[in-house]
Amino acid sequence: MIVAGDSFPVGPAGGPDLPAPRPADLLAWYDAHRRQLPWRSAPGTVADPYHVWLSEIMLQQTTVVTVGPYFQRFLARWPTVADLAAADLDAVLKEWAGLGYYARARNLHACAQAVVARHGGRFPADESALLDLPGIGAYTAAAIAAIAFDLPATAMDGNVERVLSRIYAVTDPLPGSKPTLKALASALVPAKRPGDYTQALFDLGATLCSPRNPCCVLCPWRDACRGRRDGIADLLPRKAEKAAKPTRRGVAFWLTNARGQVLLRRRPESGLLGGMMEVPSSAWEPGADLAYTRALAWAPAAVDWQRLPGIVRHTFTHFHLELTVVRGHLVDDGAAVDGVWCAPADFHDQALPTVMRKVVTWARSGGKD
DNA sequence: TATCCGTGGGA
DNA sequence: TTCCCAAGGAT
Repeated sequence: MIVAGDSFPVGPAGGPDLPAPRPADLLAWYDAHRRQLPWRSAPGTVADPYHVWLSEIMLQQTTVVTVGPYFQRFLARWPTVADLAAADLDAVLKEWAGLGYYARARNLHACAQAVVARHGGRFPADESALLDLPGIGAYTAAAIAAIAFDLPATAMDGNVERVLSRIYAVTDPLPGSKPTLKALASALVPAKRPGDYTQALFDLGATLCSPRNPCCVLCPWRDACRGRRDGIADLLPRKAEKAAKPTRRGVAFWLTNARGQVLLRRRPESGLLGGMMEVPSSAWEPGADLAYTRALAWAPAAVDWQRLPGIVRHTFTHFHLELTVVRGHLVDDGAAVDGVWCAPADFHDQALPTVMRKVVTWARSGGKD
């Protein structure tokens, strides 16, 4: 048993000694307040590993509310992992469009194929075997092992890190405190109902032990919480400072042909928005605006480009993007261009990420809000 | 270890 | 407006 104040960097023992948090108390709270989510099975039953895996991939850095409709659509279209493995990658990317972190979609498809090829279409009930699959890291392997197979794995996600850092008043900032939190979390995983216990931690972090304004008075672990005792629960976990986001700028080329179609292009398989479709654009460079003559060198065709007023803004994880949109028309649509012609009415069926949907909206409006 | 990789909602 | 954050993984 690991004890707060022993060998871990924890807050000051500024009060009465507290009892250890008891998994049974958390499980009792879970049984009374369990959230019904689309990927969860009925109480007392173990969920379908395919459903668990699909939901866990979608839920990486993504909210429950956002994932819900995507999860339902994927399951309706591909009811089994074998169905998903047999799908075209582009169909998967189209269904994933708008959800972000598009490498997840490529790895999802690769993982489905690996499950079929290596494991006969059944997810392995083994944490290390799960870890070997594409798109499954330490967290997801443990989460699947616990939730789908009821194994005593330690799934460390943002919720668990927050709950544990408060319970034990871990004041060292993330990510440096991750090993400490992992050790504390592992020591708590119960032999009985580890899957429900894991989901209970998620629910606790999502509802009561939330990032802001935690509701400590309703918490099943309130009497064991060092962070609450020390009055610092809402300040934890501490996090290392993040770098400021730079701004990058570029030009997007809205090219139409005589049939009213628009030129789209597939982005490279790796990197930002990998494998997704785009309105052809220049490089996105930091600093000052790309000189217009330089931007024209990126144009997909030599036509008379007209700059639209205003600008399309979008923020990614690590930079702001400002895109100038220019429009051009290709009279000779027999000319060779790099990309595919697509009617605007068919855009909904394209693997267009959100930033490109913004460009589409802006170009079609002529640069008006 | 640090960086790259999306998006939408809330404070 | 700006910042933060959400069931992280790959390199």
